[in-house]
Amino acid sequence: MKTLVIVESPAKGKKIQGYLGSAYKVKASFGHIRDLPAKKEDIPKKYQGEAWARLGIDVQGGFQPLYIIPADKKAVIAELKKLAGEADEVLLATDGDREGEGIAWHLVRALGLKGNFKRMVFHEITEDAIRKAVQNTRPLDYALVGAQESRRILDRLCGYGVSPALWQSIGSGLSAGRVQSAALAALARRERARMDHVPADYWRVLAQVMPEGEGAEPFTAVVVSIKGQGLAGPKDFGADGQLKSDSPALAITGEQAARTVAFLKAKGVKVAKVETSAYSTKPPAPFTTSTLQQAASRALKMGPKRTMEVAQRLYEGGRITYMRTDSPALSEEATEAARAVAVGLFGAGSIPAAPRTFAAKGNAQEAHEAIRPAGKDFKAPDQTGLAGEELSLYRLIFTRTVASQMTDLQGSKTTLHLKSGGVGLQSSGRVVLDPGFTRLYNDDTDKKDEQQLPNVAEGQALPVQDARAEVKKTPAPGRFTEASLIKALENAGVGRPSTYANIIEVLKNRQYTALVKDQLYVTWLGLVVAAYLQDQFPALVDLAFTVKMERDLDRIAAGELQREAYLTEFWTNGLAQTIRAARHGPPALALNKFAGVVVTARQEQIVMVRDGKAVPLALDLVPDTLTPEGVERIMAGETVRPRASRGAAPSGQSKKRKGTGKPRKKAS
DNA sequence: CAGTGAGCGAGCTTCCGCTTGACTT
Repeated sequence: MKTLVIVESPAKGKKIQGYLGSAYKVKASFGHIRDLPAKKEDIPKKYQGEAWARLGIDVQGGFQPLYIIPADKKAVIAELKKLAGEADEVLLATDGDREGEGIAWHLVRALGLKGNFKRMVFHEITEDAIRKAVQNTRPLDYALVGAQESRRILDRLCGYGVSPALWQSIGSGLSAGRVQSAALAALARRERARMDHVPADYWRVLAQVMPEGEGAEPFTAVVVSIKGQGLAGPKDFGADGQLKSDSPALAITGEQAARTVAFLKAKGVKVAKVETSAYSTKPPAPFTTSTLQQAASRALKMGPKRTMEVAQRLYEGGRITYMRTDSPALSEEATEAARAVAVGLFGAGSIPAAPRTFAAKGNAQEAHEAIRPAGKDFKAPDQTGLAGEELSLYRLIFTRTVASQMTDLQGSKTTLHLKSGGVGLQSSGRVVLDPGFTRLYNDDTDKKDEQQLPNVAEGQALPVQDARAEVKKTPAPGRFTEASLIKALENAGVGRPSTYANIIEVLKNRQYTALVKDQLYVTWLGLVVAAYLQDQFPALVDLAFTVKMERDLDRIAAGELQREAYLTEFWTNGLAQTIRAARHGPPALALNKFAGVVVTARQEQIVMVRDGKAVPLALDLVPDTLTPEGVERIMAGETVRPRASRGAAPSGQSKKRKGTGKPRKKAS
């Protein structure tokens, strides 16, 4: 009789089957196989009358969860059950993280396994790692399973607990949750800051300085101080457009700037000091899911959702390793393969003597290695036969992986300090001496400081060929792109590799956010929801909420904290009471730039209110583009939309929101 | 008297995380 090995992904199963041979049968669970009921129709008849049925958790009965097998998993379970019955032993080879342990336990229960099972764990899919894992099985870790269940229960209590407060206060079908609400709050804070931003004018004075010598080229220097006082730049102004009261900087007028220009042209400059220092840049680590999404967004203009679809195809085609991972670590065979490619392309000097190793961040679960070309010999991109987006993404992964094992970039950075009477100027430049890994991979979009500076001596006087003053406006805080939001969430430990792309889709489906070009803006609805949650559930929208949850779950996994005690503290003594005490009614969003104007919700619509008159607002009107004239037109009943609106922006409001956007199931 | 339509009321919505196809837009 055979040994049945159960993994999560069928592509992974196929590979492992090849390593283990015919004495083993490797099958996939396709992820989680049991879950709390999502909708009323999923609740078994015998529980439908229970008061806790909607939550799917019997809170009074010790937070007992009600698990069902979702319809699309019934066939999988039936097959696994049959195979398990024929096998002598079952190896639960789901991922080596908290969710994987949970899936393993659910498999034990759903398949009715009785003692003839063991847990098999590996962190890379190489023949060596798999053979060792089969030899070194362990029992199921029930404390870790308890941590996974606690995570699942907490998320259900947050989501299904708080969402109804939104239905009653703002509109039906709206949603809140530990992850999506933290993400929405981060977006909304930025949007509010942009709406409140008052730009300030500041002057910059630039000089074209001519060095001595034949064929010398002028270089640019910028005025940084006058009479020892630094000139004010964007950082010195507050959101109100005024110079910050504690700023020591000098904000010059246009007149002063013009005088400085004339002064520099007449007097020239003197070299006060030359500073030169060596610098080096290390290659970035191999890709994790989050960094892949960021790089694909920058380099290929590919959104996170698309990136994951293409990566999935590369993975299924055996081109790359698993694409949902939080670890940048390379296996030994991958490290060797990367170094071999670098040597083949650029010679033995292109790699450091010792291989580089990369460690994951503290909160990572490291069930997989980094995203890299598959196998122990990396195929060059043009040898793969791939085309289009698949080729582009593969090339990105290939070059990043190989570059991670190459030498540092070495360069020299020079800063010239110039003086002209009381006027201080600076010019800086960088020179690359050895490009190192950047010969293969370069994602440094920072192009400033790249001018090459001439050799000048301290004390030398140089003529100013030309000088000019320019007035600039302090920029509003930048919006998030999809990739930068994911980066921010990952840094805060919110969300997982399998959900990053999905978080944004949820916020879009709820019409909380939408794209303008490649930037996420928050709709009026999103702002009202965020304001309500901030008022009534500040703990939920705090980015630190998940950090604390993770700490508590770790204690549960370590056996230091009991699941029921934790959930009682969190829910019974905490969130459940907050929900009961929450105000039911929408918040009134005051617009700082428009006195007397308030945005709020009435009868399932977002409205603008002034002097008691309420007018519906179009959701594709980008909040920070609102002008005083726009307010007048809206109040007069005109539909105000951005002129160039097209594509992804949600159009207007519909009284019935479509929920997830999926068609409702027809009654059979 | 049968068919239509306005108006009303009841019931439902919702989470996060792990996986792929099978479905429409």
